[in-house]
Amino acid sequence: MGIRDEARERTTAAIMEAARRELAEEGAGGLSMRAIAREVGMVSSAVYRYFPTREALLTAMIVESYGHLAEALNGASARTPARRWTRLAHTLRDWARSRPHEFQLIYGTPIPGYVAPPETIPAAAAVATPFLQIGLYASVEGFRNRRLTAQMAGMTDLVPDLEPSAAAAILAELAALIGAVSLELAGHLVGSADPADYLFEALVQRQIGTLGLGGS
Amino acid sequence: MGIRDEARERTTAAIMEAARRELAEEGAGGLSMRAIAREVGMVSSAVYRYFPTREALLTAMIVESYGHLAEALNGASARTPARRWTRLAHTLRDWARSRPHEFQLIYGTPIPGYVAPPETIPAAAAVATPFLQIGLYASVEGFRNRRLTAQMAGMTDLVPDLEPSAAAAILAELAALIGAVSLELAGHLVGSADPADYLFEALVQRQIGTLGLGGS
DNA sequence: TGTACATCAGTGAACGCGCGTTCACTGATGTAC
DNA sequence: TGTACATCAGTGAACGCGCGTTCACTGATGTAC
Repeated sequence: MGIRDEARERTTAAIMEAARRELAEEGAGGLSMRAIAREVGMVSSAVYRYFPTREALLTAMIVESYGHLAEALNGASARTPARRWTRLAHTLRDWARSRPHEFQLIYGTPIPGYVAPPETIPAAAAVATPFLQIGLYASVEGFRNRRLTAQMAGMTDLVPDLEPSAAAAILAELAALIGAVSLELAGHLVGSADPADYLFEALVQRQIGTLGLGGS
Repeated sequence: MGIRDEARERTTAAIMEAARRELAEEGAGGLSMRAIAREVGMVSSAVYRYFPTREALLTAMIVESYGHLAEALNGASARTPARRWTRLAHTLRDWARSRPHEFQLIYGTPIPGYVAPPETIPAAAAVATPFLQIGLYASVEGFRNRRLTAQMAGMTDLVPDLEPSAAAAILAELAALIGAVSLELAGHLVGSADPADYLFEALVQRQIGTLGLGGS
């Protein structure tokens, strides 16, 4: 890799770092090519050598955020499925609390006018996969509607041998986690479950029961 | 009420209607006083006779959206607690699907730079209340952490005699519903549970079990 | 019932600002022979 | 190893645009006597 390619990688990284900082201050809708350029210390048109449009930059950031989260989740291991679920749930929450704007970028309000391109799909799947894997050890009641199980058929692409009802139950519980974290980040729990640690722990315990993952 | 007051009410309503349409196209961050004025057919500065700042307009819209949702929920009745929960859950989802931008306004990504004033708190509580009321008929395992139950003490302001563990469980399940609806609206379920009807129904059934609301 | 004054809604111009993207350009790095 | 040409990164000016908010103003509605 020549000098030029190295410089290109460094500058690309610098742009995305600046974009992440901007994101934290203005939100995804307010992400501005000019503000990013200013922060990197280059002229605004130079950014276009790296990302052809604002949309392309957004896509790169979304993929990167999914990647960061998936990486964090993949680092969460534990001996029993119940403990693994607990670890995953807390890793998700902790990651979201430490990078709230990246969480909102991927699980928050869709950005008006932005359509996520196909390349974001596997990135999103990489986040769901570690949760779905625990489905192999789940013993689930309900979630056996015929059409629902038909929809879940494709999940075996991510986790071979995964039971459709387990896949559906995991998906629902992942939605519950994301919902709880969203409410916490938005301050909706302030007059009630604040700090949210205890509610979150109780929720996770309930999930372990629902998923039939046995004791802690 | 004189002619002037009537005109004021009409114009205020027209502004908020235009704002709702703008919201649907540009999102909360892109809500623009000038665009709203254009749509109402008045000059941009005239809007300031009705809302002193953009923030004030946003607050009015948030309070209104909570109000719309609470109204819809209060119209959902059923004979048994289990059926009432089902009705509430589906009313929440249907409302969100028919007014996605109002849902995102209240439960989506916080608007950068906007701080919700105290007047939004009772409006938000009016949405939670019908769900919490079902807690009176719930029989909940778990959710008995001491500090969690202490946090739930204030919930009896909304629903007298509500058990803290039931309040906590309901809150967690409300978060689950909001999470599921958020994922659906954002298209996150497209490669998996799409349409989301079956997953949502199964989720609600699971909740009825978890909350000990008995059969359907 | 009539008049004088106060209040209010809406106008139009202006303030200072930021935005995404394009384009012709310069100078440095890379490549083929 | 040296030279000629191609590729690339970054510049600076410009395009056409939209924004929130303020201000002095006009004309209509409301109020007190």
